[in-house]
Amino acid sequence: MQGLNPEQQAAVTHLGSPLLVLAGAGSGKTRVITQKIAWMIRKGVHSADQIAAITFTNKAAREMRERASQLLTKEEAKGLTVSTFHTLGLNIIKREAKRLGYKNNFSILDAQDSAAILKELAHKEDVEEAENLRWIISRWKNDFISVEQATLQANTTDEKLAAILYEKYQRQIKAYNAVDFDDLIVLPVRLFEQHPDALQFWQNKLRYLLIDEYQDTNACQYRFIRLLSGIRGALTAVGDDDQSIYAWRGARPENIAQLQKDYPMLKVVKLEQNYRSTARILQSANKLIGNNPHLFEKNLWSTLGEGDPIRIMPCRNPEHEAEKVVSEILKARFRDRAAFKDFAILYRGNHQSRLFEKLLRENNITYKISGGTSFFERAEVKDILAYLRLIANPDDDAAFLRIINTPKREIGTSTLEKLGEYAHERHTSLFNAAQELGFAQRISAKATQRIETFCFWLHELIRAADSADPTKIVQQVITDIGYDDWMKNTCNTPKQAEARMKNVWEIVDWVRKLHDDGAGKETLSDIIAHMSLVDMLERNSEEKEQDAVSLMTLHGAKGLEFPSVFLIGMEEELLPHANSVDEHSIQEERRLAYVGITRAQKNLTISYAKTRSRYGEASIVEPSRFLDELPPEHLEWEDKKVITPEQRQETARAYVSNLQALLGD
DNA sequence: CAATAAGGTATTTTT
DNA sequence: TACCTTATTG
Repeated sequence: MQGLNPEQQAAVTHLGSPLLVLAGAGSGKTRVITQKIAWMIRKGVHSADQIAAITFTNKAAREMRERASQLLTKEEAKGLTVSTFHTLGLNIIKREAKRLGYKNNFSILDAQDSAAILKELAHKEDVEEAENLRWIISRWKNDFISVEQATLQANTTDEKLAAILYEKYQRQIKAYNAVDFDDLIVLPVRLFEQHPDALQFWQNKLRYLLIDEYQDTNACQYRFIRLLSGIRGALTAVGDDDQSIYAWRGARPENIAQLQKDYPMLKVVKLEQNYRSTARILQSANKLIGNNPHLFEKNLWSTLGEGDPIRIMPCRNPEHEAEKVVSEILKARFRDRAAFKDFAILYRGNHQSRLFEKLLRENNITYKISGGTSFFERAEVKDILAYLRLIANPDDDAAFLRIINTPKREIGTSTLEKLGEYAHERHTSLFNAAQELGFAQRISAKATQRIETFCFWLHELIRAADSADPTKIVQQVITDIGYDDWMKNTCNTPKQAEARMKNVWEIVDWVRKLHDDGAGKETLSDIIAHMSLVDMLERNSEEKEQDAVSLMTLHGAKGLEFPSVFLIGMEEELLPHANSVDEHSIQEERRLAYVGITRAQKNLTISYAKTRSRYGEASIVEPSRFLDELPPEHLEWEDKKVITPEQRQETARAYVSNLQALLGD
């Protein structure tokens, strides 16, 4: 409890009714959550195994677990649940898989898998565009709308089509004995609603819930929380409506208001003291977000001093913008001996990073770029995981299709089409169908031979997986399929092949690590399930320590902070984005800008280009309307700044002496 | 089956 | 403009 301000203390010690903590940016929300966990355990209110802290990201979960365990002895922290919604959901489903109609070796389909399945199904229905249908279906699932309800309420042609596909999709993946990411929340809710004893079991086990980033919960997650916390409402929800930037993905910031309706006893605590930024940055952020309607008024303040004004950097074009930002970083490096890791370049869309990457490379500035394809989206990782998934769950047709001809086994599309037909007729999985005599009769002797070899091999592995160490199984898969050679043959450069194989061996390491961890991760199936939900951030911790400039989208920057932030591309059509200018969306765009501004601790530079080529055509663009919403007295326009000869000389002096010092090091 | 050409399409994406 | 996906062809 040391070092907590009065509001934080109130949040930590409040019990007896549900608590909503409105935690402004940089107000110490993680601190409140971890301290509250520790406090409850120390006071004997609940033991660690009765408390669950729920986050959205693995990263947040990791950080929270670390910080909570620092406050407690190992013994006290034993059994504490700190996990993402999805991991908690998985654990609940695992325990009750049978009742939900799944075998306990069920697979988890990632976003790409479900997209591929849906696309295939859409194709059969003679539908070309499956992408928006996927959105509709996912939104339904996030809203806990069943197939039946969706079918009834579908109005537009798109919705009616989506409802048909929704039904087919669910039937399909059920046949695969697979669930998708959305199901990891949907199924526990369904379980709780249909089986009171299951609900009671979990309510009894998890007596107190702490929810992080509460504004990002969707309707289904809200239902989940409400069921689990029960009428007791033993929960603390921590969130910030001003940082709700995922509405487009189904998040319901209005869940904050809903909490008050559902729990009249709700206690609300506001955290307004910011421990991150200087006053001018905060006042600017406050002014900007003040243009959004608010349920609860909030005014961030800090004692970190007034600080420097926010620099506004108008640029001729994007190239000019990148040059200026990079030269500013270099200048600060030499003049103030700043570390590269103190800088972040934030943008609205991923494509904006390209120019900056190029320039940073040219200037030998180390940088790290987050976003883009994650470890799990890499083809080589997906391949190996598909093999493992198939071994654990031979009904997983998605996995079967992915790897049946990777590496090439000379099993072509026509063979697979016939296999698909046959499996459909016999109502069985592809792998099962492949082994049936009836199928063998339909294809050539050569094809039969190839299929047989594959099935025989896989059977051996399935058998081995029963008893052998999972790590061994993975290694065997990789060597048996000759993945190394396949990589060498299919990659453009040997270097690329090497990099990919490195990823492959990381999977092995990781399986070993999860297996050694124990705790319900004994079987291959358990391990794979966890693997598809956990990220790989910790895999190269040395990379994390690197002194590198951070490049990321505004979405990716939430929760982070940097001494110096460059918010680039502050233009109409970009931020706010051209597709998000209606009454409602513009508010989320404003929150996005707010998130960007509040990442900065000391220095904030906002840049925009006056011309930008859009889709190949050069066009003049307008500065963002959000610039007009910032307090002019805290802004310093680069193009209007007058530098005196004395200042210039001073800068040069500092520059030279630091350069000498750097070279001397 | 692989290489090539043409075409279509460009926000954000915690799991 | 630059990318990725799809269709075609040998």
